[in-house]
Amino acid sequence: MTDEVELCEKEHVHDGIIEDVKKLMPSEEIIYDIAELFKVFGDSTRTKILTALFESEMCVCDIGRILGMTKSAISHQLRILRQSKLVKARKSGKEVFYSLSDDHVKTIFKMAIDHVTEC
Amino acid sequence: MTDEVELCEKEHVHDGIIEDVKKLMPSEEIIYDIAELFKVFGDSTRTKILTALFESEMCVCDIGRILGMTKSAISHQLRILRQSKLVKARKSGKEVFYSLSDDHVKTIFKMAIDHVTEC
DNA sequence: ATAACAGTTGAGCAATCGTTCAACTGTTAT
DNA sequence: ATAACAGTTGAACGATTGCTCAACTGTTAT
Repeated sequence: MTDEVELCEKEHVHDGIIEDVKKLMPSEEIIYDIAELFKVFGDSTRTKILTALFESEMCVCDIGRILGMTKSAISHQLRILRQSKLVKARKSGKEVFYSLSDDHVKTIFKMAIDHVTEC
Repeated sequence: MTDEVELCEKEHVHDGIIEDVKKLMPSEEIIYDIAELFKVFGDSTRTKILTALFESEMCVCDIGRILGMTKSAISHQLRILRQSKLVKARKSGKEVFYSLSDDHVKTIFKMAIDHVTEC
């Protein structure tokens, strides 16, 4: 009697493949980081903010007006984007201007746009 | 008295930029689709399944053994990946073999790996 | 026929998530 | 000093999410 209650029963044909695939897969840590990055992208408010910042740096107010949302809601999402190092902030008087940290993100989004428009 | 309770107050300096950015941003629909795609990528179980399928087609059982998870949990996630057209299924006897629908996904993931490993 | 196994499915639960609300800080203008 | 505004923050909420569990379908082997 094994302890794998619902897992696959004993060895069968594909045992070799399983070991091979395990070796070829990225490390647990990298996979976690990738998922974490995509999780940040996986909300339409945040994707809107990012695609807006593709064009120009902007203050919280401006972003709020473009998306038709409150400053509070935008600020909460900007905090997540800042923590993920995707955007950076620049203070100027009362206003805080946000912009993309690097252009890497643009490339990933271009690929995603290609994907969703092709299908 | 306006109806924008918490939004930005009246017109200020950046009015031109706001209109410009609005025009340049992708359509509401495309942004929604992108976020939806990233939402699917944004879970480490699903990213594990996808990176596993990068190497070889596999049955539900095999994937379960690689990830150390139940067939039920894997099957639920495979349903989401199937609905998003990211994987396809091939039935052979009792087993169902899953594989990537297209190699587009691989490219997006390569970019993401670059991003998370560079920072 | 019946047992064994691969896989799917729906309900249920705990955890996480996004927004709202209200209170707050800090800067500018009067 | 004080009012006005930009922005941040934490608690609270409703909604969504991922997994478990148990019951189910379909295929293969005895």
